[in-house]
Amino acid sequence: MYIFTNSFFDPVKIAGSGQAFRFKVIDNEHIELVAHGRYLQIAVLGDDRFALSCTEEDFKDIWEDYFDLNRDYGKVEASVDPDDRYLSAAVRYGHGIRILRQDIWETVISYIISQRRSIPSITTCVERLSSLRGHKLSVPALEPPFVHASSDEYYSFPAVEDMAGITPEELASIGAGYRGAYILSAVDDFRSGKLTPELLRASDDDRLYEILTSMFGVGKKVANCIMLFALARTSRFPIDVWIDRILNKYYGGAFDTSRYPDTAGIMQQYMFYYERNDSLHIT
DNA sequence: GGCCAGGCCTCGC
DNA sequence: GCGAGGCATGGC
Repeated sequence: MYIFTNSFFDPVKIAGSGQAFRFKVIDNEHIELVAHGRYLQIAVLGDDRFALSCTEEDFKDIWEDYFDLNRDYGKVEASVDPDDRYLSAAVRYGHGIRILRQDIWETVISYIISQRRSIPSITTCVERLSSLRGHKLSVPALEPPFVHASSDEYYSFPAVEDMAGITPEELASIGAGYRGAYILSAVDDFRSGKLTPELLRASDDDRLYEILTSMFGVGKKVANCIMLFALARTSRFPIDVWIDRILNKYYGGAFDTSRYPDTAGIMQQYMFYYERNDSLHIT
């Protein structure tokens, strides 16, 4: 177990923010997830303290970076234009959301799957792919402050090599639909070495965007999501149907990202979360 | 059962 | 360069 304190960390909100598809809220104090080939449970202890079901070594090696814990979100919140009423409300509502630094390959495939589907449906498809081609994970013995894992079987997201030889029939069986061909093409891109996580990581924003959008089945929205949610390119501002609605409702059709040259993507995530979880339910 | 979902590709202009 | 049509399937 590893315990840390942070007043800008809300794992329930992160789980509900739609940027990752393998989080599960067990109850308001316990959140579990699978990432980087591991099962992790988070226990909310109160007073901004959190326990993770991992060693201090894994925290330093994996989770500290994954949860973007070295970024100052207080500074991000303080930079919001006070005259921007909508964004100000969104940031208050979404306080505690952070932009994850997810695995590149997993994010590429997950966001290819995500296009033109609802988040619950994406989750189902990603889970099926993981059970089909991932590896069974060991779940650590969990004692208080943790609770029982909600399932008895967890599978890692399949690595590039795990996807070798995957067939259209398998992709149909997980419900990938017409995105199956896109996944096959992505597997080929990465298996052949044409694309590698290292190449993507080393590319500047413009080059990276160009590489990603040249992939079959990856357009501007998915490319921006990959850049934001896997590569911490926080200037990127993905526009999906939800953000598009927000821009039309509150910003006359377009959001001026130039005010947030380094953090527009974080603002985007606050807006997305606010609109999906609050505004529509009230109106 | 109908409708919409964290879009993208292809085609026609 | 740009708009329209088509697309597999799941969840509500």
